[in-house]
Amino acid sequence: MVRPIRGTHIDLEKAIRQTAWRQIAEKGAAALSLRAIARDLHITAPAIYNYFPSRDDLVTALIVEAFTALADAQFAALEGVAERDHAARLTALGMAYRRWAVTYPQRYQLIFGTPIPGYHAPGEITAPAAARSLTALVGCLEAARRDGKLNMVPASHLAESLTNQLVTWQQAVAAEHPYILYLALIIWSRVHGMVSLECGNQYPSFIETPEAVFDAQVHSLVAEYITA
Amino acid sequence: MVRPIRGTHIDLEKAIRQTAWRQIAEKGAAALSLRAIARDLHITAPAIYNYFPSRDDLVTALIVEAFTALADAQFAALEGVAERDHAARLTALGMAYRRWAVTYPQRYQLIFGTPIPGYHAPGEITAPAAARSLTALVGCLEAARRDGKLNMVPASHLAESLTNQLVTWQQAVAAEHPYILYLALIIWSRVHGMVSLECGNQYPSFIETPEAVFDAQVHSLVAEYITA
DNA sequence: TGTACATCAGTGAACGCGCGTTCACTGATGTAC
DNA sequence: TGTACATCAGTGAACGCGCGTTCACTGATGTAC
Repeated sequence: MVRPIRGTHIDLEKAIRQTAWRQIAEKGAAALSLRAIARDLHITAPAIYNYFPSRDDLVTALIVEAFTALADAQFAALEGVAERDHAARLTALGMAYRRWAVTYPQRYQLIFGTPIPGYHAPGEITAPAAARSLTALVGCLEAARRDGKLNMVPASHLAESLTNQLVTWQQAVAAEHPYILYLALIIWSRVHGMVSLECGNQYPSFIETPEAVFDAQVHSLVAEYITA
Repeated sequence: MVRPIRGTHIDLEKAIRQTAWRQIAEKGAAALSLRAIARDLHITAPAIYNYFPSRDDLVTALIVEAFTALADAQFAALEGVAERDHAARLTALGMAYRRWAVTYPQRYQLIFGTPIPGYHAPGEITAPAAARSLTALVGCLEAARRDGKLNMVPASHLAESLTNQLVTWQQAVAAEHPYILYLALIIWSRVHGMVSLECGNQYPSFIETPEAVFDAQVHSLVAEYITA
């Protein structure tokens, strides 16, 4: 259908990814199919092999793209927020996280939901992208701690084995403080819990505005960990 | 292969479900296939239609079964725990929830993860089963409140719109107190956040024992909401 | 400027596969006489 | 007790479908003379 034009290469590669996202949004990530993408683009399926060696490589590219977009949204959320207002920054991160997820629920489920059958992500490619999506949060917590505004978790709550793990890892990466990583994980987990329930339409029916629940919880979370 | 024997009906229906669970455990819920089940059972695929009118009906039965098993695990966790020891009861519920999920991660993802492509759950069948999986938690919170041991969330944290929703729903179902339902949702959300990250292998690599993180968070959660 | 040529993105046919579902059937079973 | 019969769980062939992937090809493009 579309006659080849020199220099189109890049554009069609982009079009393939865009169409893949549209189909993921409509049918879910597990239903992603090269032939369906080709159909939408009015090209034949083998043409896609000029851009992605296999279906799995396309999926990997999409996963990296999604992680990158989420990370970008996190960093963008901090723009314009006062550097020292750690409560506002943490709140902004939480809101931006949910905003991104509910805007692109299928992208969120692609990276954090049930894996696609038969697909195994190459960790060496996806892991760095995944890690970057949490660096904004870690940076925010580190800044708060430097300002003495971070409430540290009482060590009594933590099992000794966990504390040991954290200390070991802190030494390995020369992190500022072991609890920063632990806190980031805890906060991410709480945010993820609400967001994944909302994206999966798992909220009980009596909650009409999941956003209100989320906002309330983020406020309570920020109040718990950031000193006013 | 298997010659029909009168009275086998019930057994094969059970065998189909069991085989389905085994395959879900091995390949994931999205890869569930009637033909693969038949192959495993050494029967032909159309034989399954004597027990389930279609693939979707089988999936629905599995979802209900999973919710029921989770609910049963919740109630079983309370057995032997002192009725008035609300902190211990809440802790037991949290531990049992995670235990069930990590024991049957694919079942957990079937009911709380990304929906199967092309499958739409009939809410009138799955919703009651889903609701029952949370009733143990609600009962536990109500008992604590009756004993005056439940820390109520300061209303200042809650947006007015959310409070209105809760009050409306409380009147509709004659719940003891609107915040009970809200608290149950919040607690569930926090537990689900950690459990779904663990089941999806999403924990960062520096956490070697997700159980330790979970236990610490459950303790902190119980301490937050239950008065000693 | 005109022509011959190499490039290479996209084509179309074909491969083998697994899927859900339908249909007429078969043959062991339990039952009624 | 023996025989004819109705039941119905499971069979096997077939349907139409979509999938990922391969392969030899084509034909517009840009380039070199």
